[in-house]
Amino acid sequence: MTITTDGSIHSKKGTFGSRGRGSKIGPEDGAHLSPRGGDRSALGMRRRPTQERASATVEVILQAAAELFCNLGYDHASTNRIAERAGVSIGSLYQYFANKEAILAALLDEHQRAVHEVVDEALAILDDPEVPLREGLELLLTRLVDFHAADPELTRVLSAEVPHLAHGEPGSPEVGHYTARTVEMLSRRPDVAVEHPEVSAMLLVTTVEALTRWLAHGAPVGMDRAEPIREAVAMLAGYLQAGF
Amino acid sequence: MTITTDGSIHSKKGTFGSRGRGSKIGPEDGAHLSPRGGDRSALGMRRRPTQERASATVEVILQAAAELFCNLGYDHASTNRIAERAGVSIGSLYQYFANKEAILAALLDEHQRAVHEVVDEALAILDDPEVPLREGLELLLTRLVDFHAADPELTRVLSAEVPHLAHGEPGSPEVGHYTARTVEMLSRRPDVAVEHPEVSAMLLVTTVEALTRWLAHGAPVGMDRAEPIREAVAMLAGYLQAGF
Amino acid sequence: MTITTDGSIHSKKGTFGSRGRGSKIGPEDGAHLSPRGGDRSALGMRRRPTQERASATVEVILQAAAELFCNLGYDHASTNRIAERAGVSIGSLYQYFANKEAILAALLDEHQRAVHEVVDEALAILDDPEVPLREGLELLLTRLVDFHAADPELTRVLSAEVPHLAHGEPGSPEVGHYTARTVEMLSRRPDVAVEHPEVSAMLLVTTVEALTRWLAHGAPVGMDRAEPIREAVAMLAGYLQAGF
Amino acid sequence: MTITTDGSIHSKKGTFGSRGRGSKIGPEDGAHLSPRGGDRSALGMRRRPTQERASATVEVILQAAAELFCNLGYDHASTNRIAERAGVSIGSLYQYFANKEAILAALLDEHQRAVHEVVDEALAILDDPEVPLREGLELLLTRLVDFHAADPELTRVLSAEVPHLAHGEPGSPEVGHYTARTVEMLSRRPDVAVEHPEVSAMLLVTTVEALTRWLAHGAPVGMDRAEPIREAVAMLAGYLQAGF
DNA sequence: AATGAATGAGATTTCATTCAT
DNA sequence: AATGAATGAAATCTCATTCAT
Repeated sequence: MTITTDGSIHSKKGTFGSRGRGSKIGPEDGAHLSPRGGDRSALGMRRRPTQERASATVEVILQAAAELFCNLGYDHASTNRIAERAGVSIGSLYQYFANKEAILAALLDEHQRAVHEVVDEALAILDDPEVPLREGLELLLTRLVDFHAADPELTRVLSAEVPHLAHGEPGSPEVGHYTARTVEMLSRRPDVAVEHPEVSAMLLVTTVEALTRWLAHGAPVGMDRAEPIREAVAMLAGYLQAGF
Repeated sequence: MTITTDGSIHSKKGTFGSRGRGSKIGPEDGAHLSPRGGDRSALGMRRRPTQERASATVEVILQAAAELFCNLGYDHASTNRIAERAGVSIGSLYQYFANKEAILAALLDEHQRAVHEVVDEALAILDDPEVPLREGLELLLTRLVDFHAADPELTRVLSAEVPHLAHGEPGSPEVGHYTARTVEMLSRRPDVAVEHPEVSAMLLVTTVEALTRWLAHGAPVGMDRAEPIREAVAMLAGYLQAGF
Repeated sequence: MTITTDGSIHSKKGTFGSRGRGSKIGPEDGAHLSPRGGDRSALGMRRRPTQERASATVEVILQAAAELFCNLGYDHASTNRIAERAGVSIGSLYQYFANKEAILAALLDEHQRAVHEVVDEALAILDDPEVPLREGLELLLTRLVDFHAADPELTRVLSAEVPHLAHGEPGSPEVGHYTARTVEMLSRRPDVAVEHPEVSAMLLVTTVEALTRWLAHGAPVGMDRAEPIREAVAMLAGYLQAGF
Repeated sequence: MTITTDGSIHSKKGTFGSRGRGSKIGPEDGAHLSPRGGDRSALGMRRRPTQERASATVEVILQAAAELFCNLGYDHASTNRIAERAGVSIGSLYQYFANKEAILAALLDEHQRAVHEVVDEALAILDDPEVPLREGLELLLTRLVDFHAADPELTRVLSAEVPHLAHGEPGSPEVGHYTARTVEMLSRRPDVAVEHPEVSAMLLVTTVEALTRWLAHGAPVGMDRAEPIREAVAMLAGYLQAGF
């Protein structure tokens, strides 16, 4: 495993890219290893698409929904419009999704899976004490920012527009997982000295999340992201290693 | 001016408290120096209430709207329900607010004014180099958390439910103001050494905001907030004073 | 009594002019001989304005209503807006007019009175066999067109926007009166030979009304009205005198 | 092509009759050559009805709207009532018409098409110098009156209730077309001598329109229409042929 | 006489969802 | 599997009118 500062990393997983909102879906998209292969049934999906054709329909609906959620917001994107833009009938849409929220849930699920992957990968790297803390943190931040920046609008919609499906919200299972994993990571590193690992982990998770959001969506256009990432890393690493 | 660690501070301004969502309006509410005295005219408000009765109507509508926005979310809180809960006719509601968004805007405006006040006060304290940085930061965090915690649901709604009225969003004038003010504050303190004041200020603002949100809304119930605040202060102060 | 071809005529009645839509109401307006002095009580007016002040209020309301009816149409001119533009409270408006329609009725009444005057005057002239038929008809048309052209929008609103208060409509008492009067006039003129005076009178009234409307409102802008009036007169006079 | 004085004429077009306001839609209605086949898309119609069912819905909505516009006037005929009377849901109504005005526009369009047809046909006949002028004019008036009389209320509503969709108004494209066509017709007839064809044409169009309205709607009930039509023809023909 | 806050029925329009074809 | 016409509850907002002050 080789780390490079620009955030690229060689692993067997392949690279996760944006879904290219607005572009046509390539034929290979989602063909293999797609995070979309999961158990959608639990989310309100009605019929597991088994045939090729149906799968394409689901794909095309999600694509259309993502675009409209971004452009109009969740509430103003009507199911009829989604179906229309997807080029399928409203009847077909409701054959695959029990209701409008199920569409959002599917998108959210996919998104979270992807974030999960990015974070877990970075945490795995940070688990290794031989990887310098700063390097690992920088990698984490860089990759997260890159991920979010690839489709900033969707990210924003998913994380802000629909808080009642709480997800990245503090207190959510997501964050619980991340915090636990971070506690574990911290405990593995001899170069980290914190008094209250739980608290520090939460602090870390929260801060990283906020910085990511800011860097991906809010930072002044044209601003170089390397600088603030370096500063953030300095702050976080300084804190975690303060005991030394 | 005396500072105490629990966040109380003696000033001439009086203390800003939550609007007591769900509780009756206290008699002293709005009696003097109400933050609601501002120029509402620009927000989509229709008629400036001249009679006392009208003022009370506006008040009661905002009260009801706040509650419903919290309980049902902005979109599901219909203007009819707001009027009903406020105990006024829908016609009265529309005599004072041009549309539903105007109600939200009024609440938001009021909220931002209050946050502004809290932050500016804390920054004023931090301007004073004789106030230890940690103490000032702790004060800032404590007061912000307290403020948000006083009405956590409303805060959440106002900051998350309606992103299209962007406000606390990075890049908003709000954040711009806070960042500029923070840069100024940092420059006044000889005990602070940062290479890129602009970047550090943004980092500070973003982090403080995220921590506040987390501590106010997300932190595990029953968790003591003092601990994480101390840790956060340690992180921030350590970063700002790293040069020493 | 002297007739001049340009339509002016010397009588004791004074000249009726437009109400000067858009201009301030002069103090002498409506002071004496105003057609507005009539029995408004029958029209839905609530209180006969006896005091100076009240009269001015009625005047100002009618003025505002006329403007708004013209600009927005009857339906879109709300009573509140009328009151606002009139500079009186909505309460005052309802003290003088029982409802919105009463305002329209008052305007209509005034308008009809004025038209009546113009027509009756012209018919009186036509009664005189020594006045050449063509001259009399030309006078009638010219004066009617001038009258309508003085406030074309109001005329249009009053005659078209609210047909349910039928007025100039065929079959209305107005038209009945005009027809009867025309029959009488025709019978007095030895130079007129028609087989069915009733029918011819109706034909005359209808045609004159239509031509007036067309010349006042519809004729191409900048078009000289003298030409079509001459042609119309030729048509009408030719018809009435066909027997000779 | 044979003309008969009662206004009937044998052509391939078939006879256009009223839509039988108030009566059920006959089975042959819309079956062939319906004037409703036109390009409705431009009028504010939302969805072009593709299925047969949809076409019937549109038809039934227009039917209901026509009745209500007649009975209550445009403004008092609410879309809900229209839908109700049509026996369809309000949702269906809005699937085919973007708003209430679009319904009116569709009716108006249909009406104008029909009038157009009647007028153009009569003008075509008048183009033929061998057809006596009086006969042609009588045909024109008779057919127009019959057409309007078949559905007098709708005619009135369409032409008077909604002047802002100006149509028969002088200056409208309609009238422009008719005038131009009349000028052409006059020029083709050697038995017509007018000095200013444009002016005379306008006079003719205006007068015919007014007479039609009067005869169709205003004439005393039970009055024989033949008499006034003859008189009108005498007036018009006398005017146009005055030179001879 | 005048005010203007309050009223609430009712208008237009949207949109998630169903179901017959 | 797919279609799309139909549904109707519900939302936003207007405005003629009343009545306490």
